[in-house]
Amino acid sequence: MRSGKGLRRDAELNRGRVVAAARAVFGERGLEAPLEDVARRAEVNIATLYRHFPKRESLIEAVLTDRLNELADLAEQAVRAPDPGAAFRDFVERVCAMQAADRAVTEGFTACFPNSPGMEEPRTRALGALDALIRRAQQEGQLRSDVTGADVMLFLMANAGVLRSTRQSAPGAWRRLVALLLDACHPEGFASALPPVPTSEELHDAMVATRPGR
Amino acid sequence: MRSGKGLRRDAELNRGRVVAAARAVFGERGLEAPLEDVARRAEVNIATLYRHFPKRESLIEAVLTDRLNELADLAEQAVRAPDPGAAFRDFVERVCAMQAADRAVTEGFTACFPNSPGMEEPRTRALGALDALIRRAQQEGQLRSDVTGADVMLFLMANAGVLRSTRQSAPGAWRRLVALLLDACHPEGFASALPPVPTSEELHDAMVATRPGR
DNA sequence: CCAAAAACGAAGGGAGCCCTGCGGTTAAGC
DNA sequence: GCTTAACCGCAGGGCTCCCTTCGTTTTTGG
Repeated sequence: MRSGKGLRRDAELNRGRVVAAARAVFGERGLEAPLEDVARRAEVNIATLYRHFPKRESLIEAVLTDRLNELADLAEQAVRAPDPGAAFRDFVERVCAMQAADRAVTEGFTACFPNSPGMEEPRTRALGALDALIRRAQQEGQLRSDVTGADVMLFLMANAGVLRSTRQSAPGAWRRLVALLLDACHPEGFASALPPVPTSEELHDAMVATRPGR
Repeated sequence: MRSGKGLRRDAELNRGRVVAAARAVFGERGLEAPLEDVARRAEVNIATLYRHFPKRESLIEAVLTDRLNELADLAEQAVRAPDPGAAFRDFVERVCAMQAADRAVTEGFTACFPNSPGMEEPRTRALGALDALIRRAQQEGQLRSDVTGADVMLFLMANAGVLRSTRQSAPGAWRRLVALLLDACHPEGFASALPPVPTSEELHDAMVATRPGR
């Protein structure tokens, strides 16, 4: 059952078909889409799907790890970029664009799957890089000083809410929200005293609570 | 079956119990909570519930019309307030607080129930007052000039997204989002060129799409 | 070539929620 | 008081999706 080796050629092939189908179905209809549809799309029997992924979560995990690694790579590139302020804004925009393009990402980036090392690793990598990026941008006076990584998580949750409503009918609406949020992060902008940011424990619990099936 | 008259005394009473129970249950667990729980909470048989509200939507409607009228009243008060800029910010904050206090409101304010005159009336009343409020605040230079009523709808959708994730674990997180959004609306703030706001048709479709049960 | 592994098709049990129907009981209202 | 509306309890059919099982057939890899 390992994803690496020890799998027969056709088994490995079918596993790939299932993951690809899940990527498509979850992307279009969300992480709660019926697994029968995934199996049908993969042209594979439902029993085969369950043989490879006994739990829905394991399939979600297989779909999302790639995306989360993309995200982490994006964050690490941003840290190394010459203009940290622009890199921060560009990063936020890109991640939100990933959410807009894929329902699985929308629901997955703000959700948390405990006991899943394959997802925790890129997640902490991304959060670490994000913190560094924010620190750099703030040191150079290009980012409002009271913004933290947790705020970016709030942005993703907010964007998820807008996308939930507007994805079909107003596919560009999220851009407007993100532009406003980034304006609020501008160091030269009007800045009121902000209410406290959630603690990392609170944020972790929030992400757990956002997991599909509540 | 009219809510006004022609109902026997005990029938009227039971109807009230059901609505009160639905307000509580939907408020705690969302608009998709099992109707059996509503009936149990009302200490009423499930059949009685269905006799009064043959469709789930009709019960939701009964619960939400009050809240929507509150919202519309709030908006109309804000229009008459002396300081339109402060009134605008206060209005947004209050509406978002209503969302934070009640899951039914969270889901209902960004959803749309077609063919429901009891809800369309306060909704259009609120939107009309909101537009007037925004115009006044902008005329007095207290609100960024490119903000529209549709942006406030986006705020509500965004807030709904944050609340979905953080309601239990970080109950104050929404305040931070709203503060940032309001900073972005400040006329003295940094203001980039914004992507286009969704049209009112798009927004209507978005709200229809947000209706429970997709 | 052949044993083992995997996939197949189909069926079925279970859970949760929807909504309806029926016979019997309570209580309102004239 | 008597008619009748409304309520009650409860059973049950339907839907969707979950996940499992079983006997059979295909494919692989040595």
